[in-house]
Amino acid sequence: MNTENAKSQMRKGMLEYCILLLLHKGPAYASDIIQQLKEAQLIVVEGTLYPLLTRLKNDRLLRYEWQESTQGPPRKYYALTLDGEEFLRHLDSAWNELTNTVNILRSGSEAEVVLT
Amino acid sequence: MNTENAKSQMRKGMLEYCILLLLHKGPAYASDIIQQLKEAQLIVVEGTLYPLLTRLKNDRLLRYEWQESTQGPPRKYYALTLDGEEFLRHLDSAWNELTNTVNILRSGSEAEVVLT
DNA sequence: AATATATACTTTGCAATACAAGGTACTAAA
DNA sequence: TTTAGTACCTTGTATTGCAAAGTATATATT
Repeated sequence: MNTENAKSQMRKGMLEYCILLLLHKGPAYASDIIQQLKEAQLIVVEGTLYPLLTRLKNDRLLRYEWQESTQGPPRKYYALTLDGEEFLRHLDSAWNELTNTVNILRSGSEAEVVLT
Repeated sequence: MNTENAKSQMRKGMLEYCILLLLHKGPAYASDIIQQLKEAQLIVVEGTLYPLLTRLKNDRLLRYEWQESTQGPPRKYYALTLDGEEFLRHLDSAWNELTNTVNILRSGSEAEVVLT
């Protein structure tokens, strides 16, 4: 067991949340997203991102629009739908619960509810 | 896509960390662990826990000792090995990075490094 | 002794998903 | 026409959470 694998496992499921968080701030296309996640210290590759975006689109949490690029082929700009915004709020709750759980286990005693 | 599935995915990978955190405080056997995680608001079932404990043991992060019970069959008490303690510190870092990433994406701008 | 109940540990099969690796398509410059 | 750059997509694999069913041990009841 190596640390990289463990970190990768830890990111599972978080990715979806992070992408919705990111798109909550505004539309973006795949390379945008990868770049912005990298700046937030989350490394994602194309093979991970594209299927995930497609899945979220099929679930009606995201939609996209083609937009011309001044340089290169057109881009798919993804944005949250209303369902996506609502779903994001659920994930916010789930994240809060998870951090709360870890805090309980770390401290060994009391719960600290993090509100943001 | 339902919220339960998303939450389940989010917990993936975190489980390992939570179990190591829990065992860091002292040995426990499976039903113990399930109970303590439930108190920390993390629902885990046997079919998830047993294979995970076995894997962690095979990776030399955990060891166990049989102990008699006053009521029922003997129990496998699991505890962290030295490797397990070291690995836990790596997961602490990974967790800190992840919360940092989410905080960056949530706030939209600045990083807040959480030290515990 | 035989049966029932509670407790604890284990295994099998399935579904979800991160990732590596390779592929397709479009644009513009050499 | 070729090359380089950008963007999007697909296939195959490994990992792992979970439901469900199974095995084993100890104690109480009949």
